[in-house]
Amino acid sequence: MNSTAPTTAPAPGPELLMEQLAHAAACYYRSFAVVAGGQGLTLIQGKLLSLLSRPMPMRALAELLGCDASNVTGLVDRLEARGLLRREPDPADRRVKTVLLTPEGEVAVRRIRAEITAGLPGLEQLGDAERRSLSELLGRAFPHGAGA
Amino acid sequence: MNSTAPTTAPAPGPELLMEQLAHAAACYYRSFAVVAGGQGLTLIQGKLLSLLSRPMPMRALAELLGCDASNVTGLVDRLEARGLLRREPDPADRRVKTVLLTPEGEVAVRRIRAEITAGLPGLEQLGDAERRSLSELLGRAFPHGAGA
DNA sequence: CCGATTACTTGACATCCTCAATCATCGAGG
DNA sequence: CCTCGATGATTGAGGATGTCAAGTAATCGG
Repeated sequence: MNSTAPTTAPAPGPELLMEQLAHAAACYYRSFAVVAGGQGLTLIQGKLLSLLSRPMPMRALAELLGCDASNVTGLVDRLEARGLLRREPDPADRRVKTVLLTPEGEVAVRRIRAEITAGLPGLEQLGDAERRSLSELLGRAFPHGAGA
Repeated sequence: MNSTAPTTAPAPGPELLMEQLAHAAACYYRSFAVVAGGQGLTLIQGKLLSLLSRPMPMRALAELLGCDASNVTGLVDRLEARGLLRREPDPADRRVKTVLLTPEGEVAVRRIRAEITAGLPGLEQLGDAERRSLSELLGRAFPHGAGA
């Protein structure tokens, strides 16, 4: 708040930042789990569905989820049994099965997105400049394709 | 980068922010899982251990982890079998069992913290002013005691 | 055509997680 | 003191998640 002194704040170390980041991540995933649970889905099922904004092969899902490919088989099995997504053979490579959302699945994803945004009111309280700043800092600290 | 126009950036909507936040959270938890896995621990086991900076009853752990109390029984069972923590009866209330880290457990927690910080290099690349800014924005968007 | 690699599946097995039920203990009211 | 309701922890059943090893099918490079 003091704009005259050169040291406006004690300068947070990486440890404190990590703790805040952990808190933010926990809030996000907790909200996600609650919202997904409201539709009879687990957190990981909701996450898988929300990755399918465009169709992709099982292998890509496994990498994005950071888990074994055999695990994705079971996840997709259960979601396919509920009619939220389906497998489609890839004509270019018959080993590959492309996974895509059904209309029901799209509805579920839209509902999840909407409810999560509503469940994290802190993000909406930020002003335009603050959102720009946060977006830019997050993009810098977690560049796409890094650590993932 | 253009400081003359009033609209310096397109102003990121809450949806984009959410996506970036999801990415940041995923990076954090992926790093956490990798680091914990390096010590033969699962993500949730590492999380439980890192909550024990001071001893607390099983019930408190269940609430912090956001899971059923019966689940904590199993988690603590396995970690106790490895000698990373132990149960201690509470003399004031004999229903309560206080959980605390063993020296080995403290070593494990310190190692996890150190490796996670090292595994998220993006945070260290930020300058002092940027860290202050990020810390303040995160603190505003995810106030303590909210959503958790 | 052959061998190596890749995509997906299967089966075995450990862990995570919730629910319902149980036991022991605490606290308040008779 | 003694019962009654509430609370902390555990147990057992059952489903979901996750890894690993093995197997099948298809692609790719020689």
